Amino acid sequence: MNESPLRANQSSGKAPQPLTERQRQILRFVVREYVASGRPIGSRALAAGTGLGVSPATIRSEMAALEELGYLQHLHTSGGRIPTDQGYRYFVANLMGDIELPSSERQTILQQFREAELQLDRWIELAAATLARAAGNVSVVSAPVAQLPRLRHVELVALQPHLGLVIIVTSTGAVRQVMAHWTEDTGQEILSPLADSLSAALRGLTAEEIEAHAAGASGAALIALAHIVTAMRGMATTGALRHSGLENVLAQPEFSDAAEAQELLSLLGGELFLSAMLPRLGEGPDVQVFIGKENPEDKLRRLGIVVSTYGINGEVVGVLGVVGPTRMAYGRSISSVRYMARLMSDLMTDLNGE
Amino acid sequence: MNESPLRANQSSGKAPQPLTERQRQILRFVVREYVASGRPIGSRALAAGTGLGVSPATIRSEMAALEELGYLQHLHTSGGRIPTDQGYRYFVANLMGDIELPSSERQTILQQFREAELQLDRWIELAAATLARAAGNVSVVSAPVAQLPRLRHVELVALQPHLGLVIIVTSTGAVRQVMAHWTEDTGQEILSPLADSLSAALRGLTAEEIEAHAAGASGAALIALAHIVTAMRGMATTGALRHSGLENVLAQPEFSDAAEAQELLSLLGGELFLSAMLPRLGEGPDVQVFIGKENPEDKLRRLGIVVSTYGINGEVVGVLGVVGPTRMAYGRSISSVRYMARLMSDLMTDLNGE
DNA sequence: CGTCAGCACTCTCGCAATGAGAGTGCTAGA
DNA sequence: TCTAGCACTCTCATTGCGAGAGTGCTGACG
Repeated sequence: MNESPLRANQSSGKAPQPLTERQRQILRFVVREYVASGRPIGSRALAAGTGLGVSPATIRSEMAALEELGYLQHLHTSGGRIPTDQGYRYFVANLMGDIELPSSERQTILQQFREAELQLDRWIELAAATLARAAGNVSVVSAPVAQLPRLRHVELVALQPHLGLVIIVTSTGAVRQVMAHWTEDTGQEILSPLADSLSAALRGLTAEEIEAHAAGASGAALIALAHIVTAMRGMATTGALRHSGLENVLAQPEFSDAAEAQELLSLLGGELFLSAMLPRLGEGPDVQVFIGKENPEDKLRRLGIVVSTYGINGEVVGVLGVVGPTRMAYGRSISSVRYMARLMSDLMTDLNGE
Repeated sequence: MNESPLRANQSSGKAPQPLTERQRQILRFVVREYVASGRPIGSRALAAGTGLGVSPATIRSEMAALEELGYLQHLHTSGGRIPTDQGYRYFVANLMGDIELPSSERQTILQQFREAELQLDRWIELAAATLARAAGNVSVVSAPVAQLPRLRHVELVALQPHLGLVIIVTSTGAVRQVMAHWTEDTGQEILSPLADSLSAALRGLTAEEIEAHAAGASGAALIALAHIVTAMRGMATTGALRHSGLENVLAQPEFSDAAEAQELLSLLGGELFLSAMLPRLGEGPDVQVFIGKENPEDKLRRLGIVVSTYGINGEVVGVLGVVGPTRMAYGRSISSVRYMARLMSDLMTDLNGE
């Protein structure tokens, strides 16, 4: 009904003639039914299912028209029709309606986050698991990446005479610990005051600014500073991806072939996703959807991807989304991703004090 | 050649007559070849491959004998033979020889660990990835679980007026951070001395002993203590499992069926592994191998599992292993698991000061 | 002009039959 | 004890066939 802003790019250049209401109903039914069953839809099922009160023959001529316009396709001469990527796109943009995650589901999710211990790492994991369940697909959630993380606190802990732990806390509330080898025997009685003075001196500084400080330092302080700088640099670039819900998607016939499944797996492990998703960040205001061939990467051509971003006070710090076969429940996925993106943004913003 | 201590349990009660050298050669070849190719081995391939200088007919009678003894089996009348679970067991115990991971491989692994930042969590991840690659199977690595973790250090960091971070470091060098809501406005100038006094008072204590301290506390100290206790309890029970290398195994014909793959996936996500592996901890001195029906759980009946433990100064703190189809390269897996278990033990022991 | 019933056509899918190929068990001879 | 030969069995890939499903087209009807 309403033109939602979910469109990625207009694939066909010519402005097509608008579909009739009956064609829209047919297209909607085909998409819904095909997503649910995975089998092509024939004219008889349509006549029975849509309740249009017309015969299969009429439906057939309408379907032929929809095929001509590029919304449906024909795998075999006989065997019903399935949506094209363009058909899915039209469905998402015009036919799906604005779905909200049911409030019972929202309650369950909120409850889970409340019960989780308040640990940032756990949140990412929990978000991935929850999103996968809600959307019924594979979910991908990136850990928050601050473009310019600032140091909030440093702590130094002695483990052994020559071995210590450098713990840093940044402005986003992220904690990172690194082990450090001291060249000299360095106990807690030395480390504690050192940590205090470092915390006081470096509070609010970025990795670059801290590096400048390192020039005048020596001994354990120098070693600690070096670790702090590399750790903070790592936090700015390592957008570690967590994924979850593979089992949802392995059950789909699209991945019954082991080779397909394996490709998806290697895709999830690699950097391709990040590089495919990151450039689009911040463009659209809301959830973005990429269907099949709309994806820039060849390897993603058979997948549907629904992504959004989350941030702190409007600044983007991470991405989350779901991945599935092109034939996926876009409505469910979009509403799940949208809700989870908002929830993560709220949580991160709450956490971020300054 | 040598009776190695890898045996789990003697499945058949009767002491069988010892195999002749020729039978052993045949069995060894069948296992090796079947593991490599996945297809049953016929008498012709054996005559050509073993270099015994006897005709296929002779091989056939030997194979019939091996089948009678329970080491080989016959899926179809025609179509070669494959090892039984007992056949694999004999191979692992007597035919495999003592394989060491090639030193080039060991070097590569060591190099990777050196390059990794010194973070415990990364180690687990790295160990899983490395083990999967070296063994060519799915690897499973548990995070170290200290039966009785003792507190080494507490740190408190202010995030917002009413929100802070409780960071604890335990005797194993593990770091855990939890967010805490203060009932009153509590800044860093209050938290720092509190952390110092808590660290001094609680150093070396277990969760139970710390709980006793909580009785007399109030305000932020009480809240912090509660979080410390639950976090330490969590560390004693949460043996979070990391797995890696699914792609190695999905390529195997055993898992080309999506249902099989899905079952493995749910197995890896669940607690079944842990409960199946944990009771055996510390029994054997070295690597343990469970082949097919030797596994207690029905769901594991089609899998081969190679596990070992790692520890600190001999005390077991974690398990690691690989999982694959029954038809897996046991030699490679065993040597990989053994090496990784030693490496992890060394790393953890180095880390553990006291 | 839109709708619809009928009909021939096409394609998939499942099933049975067939034949080649591979491997075995058995027997008799060296 | 080993070996060669032979009949037998089973799998696997291919082929042919019929049922079923779905389409496109045509001509009739309001």
